[in-house]
Amino acid sequence: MSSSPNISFVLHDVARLLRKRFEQRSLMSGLTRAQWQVLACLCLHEGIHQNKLADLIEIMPITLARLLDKMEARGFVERRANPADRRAWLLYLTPKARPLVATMRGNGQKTRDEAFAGLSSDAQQHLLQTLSLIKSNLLAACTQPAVDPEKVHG
Amino acid sequence: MSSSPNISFVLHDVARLLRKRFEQRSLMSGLTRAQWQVLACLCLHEGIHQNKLADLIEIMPITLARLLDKMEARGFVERRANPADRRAWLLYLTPKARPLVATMRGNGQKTRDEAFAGLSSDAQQHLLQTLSLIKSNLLAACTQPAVDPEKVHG
DNA sequence: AACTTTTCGTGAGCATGCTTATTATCATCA
DNA sequence: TGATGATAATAAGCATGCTCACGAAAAGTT
Repeated sequence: MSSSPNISFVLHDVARLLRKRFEQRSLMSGLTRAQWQVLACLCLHEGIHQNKLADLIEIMPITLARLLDKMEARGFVERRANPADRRAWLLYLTPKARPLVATMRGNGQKTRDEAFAGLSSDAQQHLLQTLSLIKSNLLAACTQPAVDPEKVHG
Repeated sequence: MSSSPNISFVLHDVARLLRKRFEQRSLMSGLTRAQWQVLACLCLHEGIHQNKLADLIEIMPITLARLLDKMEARGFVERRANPADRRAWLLYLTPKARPLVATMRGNGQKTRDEAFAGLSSDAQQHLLQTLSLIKSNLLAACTQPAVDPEKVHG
């Protein structure tokens, strides 16, 4: 919030603006930011299962399923049947998607260049380390109960 | 993405985890993170108009309108008619909401304490400054066209 | 006074994330 | 073999953000 800057809110704002700017750049590609993340990861792990991919990009499998529905409809990915396990799909990029990878990587780089203008390479490295620490803290915290004992009354 | 850490993605993850952890803590309050942000800001600016409040917390007026719909239904805020301008509402906290302010501030503090464990006060201050710079960069960038002329092809 | 523009709030609809619950299939163990 | 439990994917539904579009009211202009 502008009136009382607070790391959490600023962090949230920055994440929102990064997403917004990236999507401004990527309008023409037909891919959203989340879809691009899927594509980028899939590109390195073709033939992967949905649950494994969801785990890699740290979203819920159902969230990935919805993304893949759209990406499949638009012809960017393929769900191939797996004869060895009829529950699971094997995920592949389509030929149409491959040339997009470089374009989207460029969009990401341009967005980061804009965002991190005025930050030295060292400062960026430092920021990455700081954020990674915070992320670890939060991943650990989220697995623990968050309830004030005094407030439990059920 | 885990496989290639990148400030943007980590930032996005941290924002997501902060929200998640805060909401774990605030389940019992009946308020979500976004609603709490509205309440916190409204608390300092009672009698404000929706558009002004949306501007302060930097979301779109329509996004705020949806939040206020829920908060009004749950009895946390009041939209009072404005005799001087029949288009605009005047926003007020209800008595029910006031005691929540301290509780939620505490939840925010606890979440930040968990998130920023191991970061000195100086490091936190530094992080806030860095994030604020990035936010300014992005706010400026978002107002400018993001299209590569070479890539426009109808 | 009448017309135009701006402003305030909101409707519709999309994207992304979540939790919870369900179905189909596979794996395991009695 | 047959029940039991784990796993893969999805369905349903909520929360929060957006864009685009619209109607009502105010403000400015002629």
